[in-house]
This record gives sequence, structure tokens and C-alpha cells, in this order.
Amino acid sequence: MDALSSKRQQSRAARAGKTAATVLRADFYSCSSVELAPRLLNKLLVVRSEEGLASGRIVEVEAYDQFDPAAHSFRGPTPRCEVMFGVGGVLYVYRSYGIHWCANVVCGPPGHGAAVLLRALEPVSGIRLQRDRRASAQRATDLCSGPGKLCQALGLSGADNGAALTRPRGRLVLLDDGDPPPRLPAQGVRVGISKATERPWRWWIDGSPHVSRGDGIRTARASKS
DNA sequence: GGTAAGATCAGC
DNA sequence: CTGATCTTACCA
Repeated sequence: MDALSSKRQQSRAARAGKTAATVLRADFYSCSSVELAPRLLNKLLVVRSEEGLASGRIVEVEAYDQFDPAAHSFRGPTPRCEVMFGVGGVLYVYRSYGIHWCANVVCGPPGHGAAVLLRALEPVSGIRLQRDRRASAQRATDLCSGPGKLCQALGLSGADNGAALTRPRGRLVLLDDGDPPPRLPAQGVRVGISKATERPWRWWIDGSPHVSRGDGIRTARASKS
């Protein structure tokens, strides 16, 4: 284990038992997606289902906004993205490439179409369940290291579109367990889009092996000829 | 009604 | 690098 992740786990352990996890309230989501995105880092997403409970710590996010050519909300509310224009603190889930699901956290005031795409999680609980749902995953770092993967691992689907993250006993809960966002998260351009590609609206936990593209650990590695 | 592109992933 | 797989949004 490298020094960075070791330090991170120690500080996390030091807080264990001292800090009760709290459900993030609606006002947490009243800001812009560019503000919310880095604040979501290290928050805990919990999903309850008949099969059991599964959760993960957010390690990579991307911001999307109504005035952003890359966003689904750019051309106004459509049947697909209308929840982006609703109240914050709910999930926007859409079908990607006809195959996968991708989950976003809606934010900003009602009427403004903004959301933060959850791109990667560090699996925390229900690992067995997550492995069952993702048979192709060879390692723990394959479980939630991508927007489609994390939805599969946590059992998120279109049925969760518009569901609240703020109800303590709800199926979906976003928790602050005392682990703050990094003071200096890694930041870069977004992945997989063809418009507004220059906006540096992607943030991740520097050094995390659970991010979607290995950016956190490959930054020191040069191109191999 | 037709169509092109897509906020991805896994396997070769 | 490519195929899978299908919904969405836009155009006629």
C-alpha cells in the first residue's frame, strides 16, 4: 500500500466511532454542479435492496450543467432528462449506449438542469453482493471503477430515476461519515464526451486505485513506447 | 417514420 | 481496437 492511501485509511479509522454518519440534507444540493462535484468526493452512497445492502465511497465525479453543450439538459427538459430540472438531492439515471445505466446527483434550484455524474466508487460494504452482480470483475478495483460498473454493482437502474437521496430510511441514501473531501482533489477534463471537451469538470481522489481510468495512479508513469 | 450518435464496457 | 445493443432526439 502506498503512503497516500495508507494515510487516508488511518485518518478514516481515527474517526471511526467518533463521528456518527449523517444523511446529507436537501440544502447540500442547492449549489451548482461545479461546486457540488468536488464536495461529493468521499461521501458514501448506500443502496438497500431485497438482496441486501451495498455501499461505496465516491472517488470520481463529473459536473454537467444546463449551459453546457455536453449535458443532456442543454436543449431544455426532455422526457429523459426532466429530473435534472427538478429538486436537488435526487438521482438522475439514464441508459447509456443501450446497455448500461449511469447515475447522477441532481443539484441546483428547480428549473435549472444540472447534475453530477458518479463515475467511480470505492466499494465499502456488500462486497459479496457487488461481486455477484458483476461476475466479470476480477478485482475489487473492477467493481465500481466506471459509471456503468457502479450502477451494476449497486443494483441501480432506471427504476431509481428521480429517487431521493435525502430520506434516512429510503432505498438510496447519501451519507457524510466524517471523511471530508480532499483539500486538493485531482482535476481534469471529462471522459467520453465530444462537446465542451475542454472544460475541466472532472474531479477524483488523487491516488485512488478505484477511479475509472487509473489516472490517480498512472500520473507518474510515462508513456510506454 | 428514419436515422445517427451516444456522459460505456469487455474481450480480443 | 472493436462489437454489443437500443434509446433518445432530431429531421423529414
